[in-house]
Amino acid sequence: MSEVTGGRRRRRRSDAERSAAAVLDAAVQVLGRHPDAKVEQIAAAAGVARQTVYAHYPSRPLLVAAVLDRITAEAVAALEAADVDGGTATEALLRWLDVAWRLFDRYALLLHPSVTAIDKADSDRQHAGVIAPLERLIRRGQAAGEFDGALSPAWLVSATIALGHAAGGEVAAGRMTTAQAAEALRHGILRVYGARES
Amino acid sequence: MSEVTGGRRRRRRSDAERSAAAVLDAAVQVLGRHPDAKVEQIAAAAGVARQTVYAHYPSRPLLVAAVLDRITAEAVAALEAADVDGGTATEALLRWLDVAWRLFDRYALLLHPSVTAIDKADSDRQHAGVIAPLERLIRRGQAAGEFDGALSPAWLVSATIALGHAAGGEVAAGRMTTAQAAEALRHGILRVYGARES
DNA sequence: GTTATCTCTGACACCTGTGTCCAAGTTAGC
DNA sequence: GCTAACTTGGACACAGGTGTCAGAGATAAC
Repeated sequence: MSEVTGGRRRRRRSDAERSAAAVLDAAVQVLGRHPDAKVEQIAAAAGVARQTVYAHYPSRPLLVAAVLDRITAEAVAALEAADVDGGTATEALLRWLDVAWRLFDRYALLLHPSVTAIDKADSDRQHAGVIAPLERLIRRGQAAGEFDGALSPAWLVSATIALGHAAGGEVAAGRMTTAQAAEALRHGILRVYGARES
Repeated sequence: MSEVTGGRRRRRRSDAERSAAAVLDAAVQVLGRHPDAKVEQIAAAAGVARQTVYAHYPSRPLLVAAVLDRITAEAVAALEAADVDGGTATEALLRWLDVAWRLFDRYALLLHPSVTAIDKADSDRQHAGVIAPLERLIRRGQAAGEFDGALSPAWLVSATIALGHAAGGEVAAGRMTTAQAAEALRHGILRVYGARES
């Protein structure tokens, strides 16, 4: 967006830009936490009429795609900042967990079945940015003898996400505090990986 | 069902009985695997018109409740047969896993969010029959020093279900065979519990 | 201050799924 | 073979959500 105005005089007004941004921001928040939210609710959160949403995003699926784009970019940036490829694999794993925990907490959408495979391209991009670093990390740890090398990296990735899910569920259900859940998660994952207790 | 005909002559015809049973059987199968299945599909699976479903079950939620009743009863029976309270806690855990794995595989409905808390009573019954034995088992193993006593039983239950979910997902995604997944699941759970490798 | 752009209100068509009603046909029970 | 019970097809009302359209008013851009 914000193209170089190439055609004839098509004035893209500033309030249109703001509206579109407000809608996207609201959609990121609302859909992030409630993946099944209706267009109406997103519009309300954006302080805008429902039709205005459609003025900027042709359909709900396309809006979801835009949201996913945004979130994925944020996730990739956050994970890159965590320097997953530096230090001990175990330390890196704990950093990855810390970042990913926060991300999945904020954006339940990332794990939502309705989104897991909208589009092959989206799915791949998401995988490349979020999952691949973890898998790389796992292989590194296995090669270094830090993690059990007999376990398939793909399985460990799944197990990691599943345990994260469970930990999040405990918090949501009020059975654990965020801190307790995070600790239990770290602990459990290290064990599954066959890493020595830290 | 099959009451003693107490009132005046209200002939409950045998084909009505058969229809109701066919609907329930079909619903168990279809809803078990596809919790979001529509009434239309259930009727089709039962070889019956949609209206006939409503003739025996007033509404979809009530049908789901009946299905859940049936499934829960089956689950409880299967878990009782596994003798979770006998032998080593570790051995008993493996038996529980084996049975529960098959159950959750057949009846995805049991884990479906839309069903997790229809009714307090249903939820409690399900919990009492399926979850409680596992929690009892966990406490026993912790008391015996077989499992890590520092972990909260509720968390271990959640983690167990989550890993089971993940293992099922790997099978569904074609990344693992059922046997591989079951093995990985056993392995991972024992580690999370802090049990010695068997 | 003119003008094209944008937003809003309100209405509408459309779709899917649920649940109901009825009239006609079938079938079990006696 | 009568009769009440049951099933069925067709039609319908209803609810919730999506997407579209048109017109009236606001407002940014020039």
